[in-house]
Amino acid sequence: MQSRTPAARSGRPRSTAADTAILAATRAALVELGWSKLTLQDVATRAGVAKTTLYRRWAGKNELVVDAVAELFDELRLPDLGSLAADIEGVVLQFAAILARPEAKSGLMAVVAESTRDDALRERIRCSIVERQKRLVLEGRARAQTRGELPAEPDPEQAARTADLIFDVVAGAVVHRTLVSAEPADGEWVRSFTRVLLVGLAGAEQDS
Amino acid sequence: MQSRTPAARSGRPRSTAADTAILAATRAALVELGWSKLTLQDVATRAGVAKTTLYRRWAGKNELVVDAVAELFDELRLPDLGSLAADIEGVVLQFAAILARPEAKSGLMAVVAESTRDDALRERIRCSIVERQKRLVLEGRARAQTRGELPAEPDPEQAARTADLIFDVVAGAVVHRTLVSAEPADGEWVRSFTRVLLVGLAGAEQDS
Amino acid sequence: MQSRTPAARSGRPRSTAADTAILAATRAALVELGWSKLTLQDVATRAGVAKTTLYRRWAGKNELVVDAVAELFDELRLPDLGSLAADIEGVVLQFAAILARPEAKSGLMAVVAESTRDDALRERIRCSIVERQKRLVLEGRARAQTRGELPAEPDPEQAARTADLIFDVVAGAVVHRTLVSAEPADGEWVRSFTRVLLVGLAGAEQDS
Amino acid sequence: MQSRTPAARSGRPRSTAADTAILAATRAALVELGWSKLTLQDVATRAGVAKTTLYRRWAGKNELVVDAVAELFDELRLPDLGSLAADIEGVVLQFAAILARPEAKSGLMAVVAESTRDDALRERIRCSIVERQKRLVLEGRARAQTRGELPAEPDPEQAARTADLIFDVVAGAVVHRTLVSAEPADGEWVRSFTRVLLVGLAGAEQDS
DNA sequence: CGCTAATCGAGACGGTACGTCCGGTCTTGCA
DNA sequence: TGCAAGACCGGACGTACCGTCTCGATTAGCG
Repeated sequence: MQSRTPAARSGRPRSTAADTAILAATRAALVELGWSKLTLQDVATRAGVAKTTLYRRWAGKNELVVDAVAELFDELRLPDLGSLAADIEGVVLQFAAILARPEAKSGLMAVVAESTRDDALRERIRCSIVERQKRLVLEGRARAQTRGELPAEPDPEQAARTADLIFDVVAGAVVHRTLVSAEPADGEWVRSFTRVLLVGLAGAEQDS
Repeated sequence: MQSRTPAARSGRPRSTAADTAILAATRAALVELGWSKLTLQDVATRAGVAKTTLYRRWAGKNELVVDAVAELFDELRLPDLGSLAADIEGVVLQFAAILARPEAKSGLMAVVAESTRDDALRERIRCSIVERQKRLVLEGRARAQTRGELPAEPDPEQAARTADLIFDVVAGAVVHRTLVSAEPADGEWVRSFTRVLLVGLAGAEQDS
Repeated sequence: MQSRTPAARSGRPRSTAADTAILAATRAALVELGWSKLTLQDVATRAGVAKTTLYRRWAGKNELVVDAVAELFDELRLPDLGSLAADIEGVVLQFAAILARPEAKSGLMAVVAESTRDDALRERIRCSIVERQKRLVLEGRARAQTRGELPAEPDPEQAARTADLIFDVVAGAVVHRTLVSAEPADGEWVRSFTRVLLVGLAGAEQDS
Repeated sequence: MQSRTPAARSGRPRSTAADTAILAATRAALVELGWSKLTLQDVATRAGVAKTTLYRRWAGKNELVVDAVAELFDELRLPDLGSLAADIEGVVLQFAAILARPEAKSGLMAVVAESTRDDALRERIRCSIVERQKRLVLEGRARAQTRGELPAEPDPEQAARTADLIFDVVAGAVVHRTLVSAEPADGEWVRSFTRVLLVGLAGAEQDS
């Protein structure tokens, strides 16, 4: 993360166990207390670590929570369920399941809110969280093209725009359903949403 | 807002001008400082008001910001541009324009984040902000049905589910585009999005 | 202390009881913990006061301790025991008794040490502590001149120099005996010291 | 200092140059920063030494500063100026000159203050600093007796008491003049003080 | 038209978290 | 084994903000 030089220079090296413990403690604190009542001192105590160790590795609450929440999205996988619709439904359900967890709910929107005034933080969110998700969109399209469900996209720029649009629609809809409407993004909702999305994309494709 | 008793009991009544000044000051502070650095003392000073006056009317930072941001959405209107597609594009553009303003960006996501752990706050957001937007979806559908662009919906429960889905998709996509992807929801994007949405809804309708 | 204007302007006035409680708590903490382990948070807790209240009234540990210790010297009185020698012995014994108390021992030298690098602090010490003591020297000499034990001093500048010398010798000797040599400045020692001082002053007077 | 075994046991022996460098660095830091802002890390850096090396040789800040300041008093010598009065004036002037140096001012009172709650520290101060000074009093008296300026003291216990008194008066007066009154102990002041002291001692002697 | 009661500006108050700094201890690898 | 480097735990620092409180000074409307 912070030092790409594998040749650790001198002095006592940083404890790698501490990183793991700190991020886990951060998620536990998010579950119990939520973002606004989360204290760095409390995280440090839960992790069995001094507050200074925290500040040595992260610039502040925001950066720490981004990394802690980002790990939640590591388990996202593109399932191979035989058809594009089923694959999408599967991945959207996984995404919804993660968002339903309180550590994600509490932390994610808060750091997004902070990122509106902090470009470095937004970049960190993009790298740690967003890109990890967007990759699934690209993989899913490639697999669908292999299967012959989608035609090859001749214009790469147009392809990127479409991928961005899909991503904003999918992520945005699930987030809004979960956090703002506070309704569960369950199987039924995901099926309805996926059908609208796929039909819309197919139709919009041939129109243009 | 808080006292429905029009029969003001006795003593000096509350200054109505103060409310206006406070909400305006809150928005100004949001623009300059953002959510996390906004101080109630600072808002009070900008509004030329004592801090106590603030606490006499709002329970805290969250409630104050909800009301301040809610006023931004008062100007949302469903335009009559002749077709369903044009109407939707128009209203989505308006919504995107509001979200692009820094006072909305800074404040909205923050209170949504807080609302994940505060049911009263979520209810306040729903009443003050969300319902105000969802009404446009219903109005738009009614007008389209009048025009004959959409068939009358026989099942009212199914109609409500569809309206909720539309609302989550529209609001979620615009918010995600604006705040997470940090790209402008401009005319081109809105046209692409609207086409996908309308085609998808139409197609999904027939299938079911 | 800080505002001589009796016309308290506006806002809630400062609690006068707090000052008393804080200074007493400071002395108690000095007794138990000594200067270097004394914590402002601990003082605040003992006084039943918030830490912020402390910082609102004193700039830091040094200033607080100066005021707390200064009150100890309020009880110094010039006794009227009939002769210059007896009066001096009496006041030196009082001074030694105060210095023997742990709250004075711990605090006094520490703030003097700090004052070597902080002119404002030195001035505060001079006003609050030193001048209060030096006044006794002047009173004692005036009384002795009234009694006819000492001749009237014709040169006022020379008189001031002598008073300063007396003060440095008396205070310095008692402090050094108590804190550095760590021996009690008891009656015997005080008698020996006083005799040397008075004989020396009388003799030096004639010589010049 | 702490390891008296001259037969260095095994492994790398301790660098003797380091001690010198550390004590010099401590004095330099005292001059620049004063006691309270002096940092062991800063001393180590100035001395080109690791912090661990420091802690291997001294128990803490207090002990280090005592040793650093003690070296300043090594240069005190009893001059032979022909008469008791001149000798005393000379040694008092030397003492005053050392106390006027900022590294002494800053450090000395601070460790004395600490010593009020730390017996081991007081003992260290007595051995390293006080005894070194008190020896001069004894030497001076012996020389004066050789010269015939002072009678031989028959009672050794009384002699010790008198020496202690002299020492407390001299050291105390100079310290108080320099640190508390913050006035220079210059030639004129020293002459006045010495005259009072000698006359007093002579007079008190014959009285008893 | 003066009483009465709630409001207002001001600012001190008890708390709590912040981010920084330092004291001492420990764990590395090199000499 | 000593040593430089530096990470580690613990704890105090001084600051800032929150939400409450206590002042004296205004204001309405009711009597």
